Amino acid sequence: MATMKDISKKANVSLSTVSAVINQSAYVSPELTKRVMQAIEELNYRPNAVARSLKKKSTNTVGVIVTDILNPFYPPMIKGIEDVSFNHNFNVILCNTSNEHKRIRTYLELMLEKQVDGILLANIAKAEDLIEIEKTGLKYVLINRKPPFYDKHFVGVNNPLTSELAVNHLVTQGYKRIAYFGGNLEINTARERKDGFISCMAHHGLDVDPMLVFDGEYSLESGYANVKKMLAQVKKLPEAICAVSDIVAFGVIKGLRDAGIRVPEDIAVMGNDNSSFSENFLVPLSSIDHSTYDMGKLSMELLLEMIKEKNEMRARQIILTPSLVVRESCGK
Amino acid sequence: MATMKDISKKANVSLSTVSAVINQSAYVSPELTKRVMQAIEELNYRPNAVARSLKKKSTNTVGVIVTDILNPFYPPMIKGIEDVSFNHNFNVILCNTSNEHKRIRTYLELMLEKQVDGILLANIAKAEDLIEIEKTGLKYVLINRKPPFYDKHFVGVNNPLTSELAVNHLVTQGYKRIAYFGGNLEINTARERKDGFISCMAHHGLDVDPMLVFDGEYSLESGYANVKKMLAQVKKLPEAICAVSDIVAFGVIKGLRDAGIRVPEDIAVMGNDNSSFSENFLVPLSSIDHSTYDMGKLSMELLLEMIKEKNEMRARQIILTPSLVVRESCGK
DNA sequence: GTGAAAGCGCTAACAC
DNA sequence: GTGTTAGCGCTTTCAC
Repeated sequence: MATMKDISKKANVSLSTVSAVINQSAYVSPELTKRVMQAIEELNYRPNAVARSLKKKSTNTVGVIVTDILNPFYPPMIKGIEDVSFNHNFNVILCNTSNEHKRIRTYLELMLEKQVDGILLANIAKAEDLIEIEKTGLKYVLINRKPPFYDKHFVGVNNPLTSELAVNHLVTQGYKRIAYFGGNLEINTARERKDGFISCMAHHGLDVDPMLVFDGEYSLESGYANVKKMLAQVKKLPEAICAVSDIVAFGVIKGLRDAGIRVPEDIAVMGNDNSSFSENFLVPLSSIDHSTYDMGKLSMELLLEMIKEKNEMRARQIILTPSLVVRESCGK
Repeated sequence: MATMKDISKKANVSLSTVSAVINQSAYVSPELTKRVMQAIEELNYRPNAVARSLKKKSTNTVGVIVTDILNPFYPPMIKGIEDVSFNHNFNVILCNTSNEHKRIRTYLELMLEKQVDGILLANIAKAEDLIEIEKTGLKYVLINRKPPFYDKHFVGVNNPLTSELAVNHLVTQGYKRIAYFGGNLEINTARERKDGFISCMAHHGLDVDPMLVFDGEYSLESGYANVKKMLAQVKKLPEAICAVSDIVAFGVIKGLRDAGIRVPEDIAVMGNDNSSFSENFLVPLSSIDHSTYDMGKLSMELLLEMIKEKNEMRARQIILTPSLVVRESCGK
């Protein structure tokens, strides 16, 4: 691989002249510029980003930490991140913890050693994780979930509003007796969506039967298991089920089907987060879109801004507005 | 950030001693080792991978180029790649071309500048792309698709066999009049699968009606459009449709449904590649699994081997054996 | 405007 | 065994 030194020799100019034409950081006479360009061409020179990074103390690289790339929630987000990275000549180091929580620490170490300019972290909700992140001293922005009392850089969706949109749709469709299948209340999104559900029901003057609200996990299995539970406990089925996320709705629908209950004819099911699977799910799922691509895009743009700004930036929280996507799972 | 120099001062030893204990590259007395370790601890020292890379001319980083991370084909592959990277202290730079073919050139440049130790490229089938890749001089392995006459490092699936498994299943189910909905014949996988289909049909002594074989693209739209075409042209419908890929099968099923034709009651539909969407598709799709995770895993392992080996390695082509996954779309 | 030289943080000879 | 030193390829003062 040719180096700048080779170029300077070949073009018969000094190193700094070569640097100046490559980085356009100073005026160089057309004559010399031409000679340098030619040498670069002839020797097929490429700048060595590693050497440059060492000198400049910046790598034009960011780390992206996600919990499970198999989760359809992530690809659009990653695409958003990658698209803006590409446009700014940044690269993305992908860190997939595969749901092995300990991996996160190792990744943070690696990112530190690799001198990334910043990191993006999706779905970090534990206070202890935040502490680790803060310890690195790296610039970072959290995406989607956040730990309690977190008030720094963040991009997420208006969670209470997602539930509101869901309930409104259900109510518009004429359903009154509505069940709620929630997530793990240690996670802010699950809390906020549940609260949103309850207060929106109240707003419509609708009762929420405590026998019809379930907490759980963000998983198909959780939705499935809670359906079984409901079927066993409740004599009078609800008219509709509002799920905390699409994947939970998937479990709900599968559980219902296995029990011979039709969706939407017997019970309507509403998702939340509009995953890419939903359009063509067993029964096409009505859901709430979270603009996950934009979440990725905006978080990367924010991080880029923070990187450019050498001083600490005033914390910014970007909350996206969700929107309703009507398909078939709620009837009509 | 503390540097080795800081450590050497604090511990009152020389730089090389510090280096020796960090890299365990030479014997250091317990006494000094302890002092160094302590200094590292106290100063919260982390090695600077950029500086190390500059010196060692290796970055422990690989680039992964894919065409569209939204395509459900990729996440398992990427996960496989990432898992073995993680276990070998390598990082993955994710390059998503978003189907903008020109991006690939830019990414190759970037990978070169960033001095990655190697690259993994999925679904490269054009000879011109291969030329660009070769020009970089980087170590690389191709995944899944390959250009004509390519005989270097490669990991893929036994494509003719995927069709064979599909046809065998269909025949076992009692279907005789079988249509084929293929892909773009410029791509080796589409060619090989089509050939596999035809020869397996022959092997069963079954006619393939030329009116019932369609070429197309690897897309839902293509499957959908070809169904319309078939419906318009053919008086007697086939008993089963064998699709070149799951996504094409999706289009086929949607087209059939829109025409009021039931799957599998009226026509059976067979997929190929077992994407993560298939299990819960409108009608759960029988398909052929390609072990995409293993494709990622093995390609990264191969690349790692190539990186370790300084000499050119004898080219290796790893061809995975597909397997049948029976769900509901082919009846019974 | 151009060039010489110092140094980013690390590794690896090579002395001692 | 331990320390000194010369770079890796680049950027960036600072003279001229």
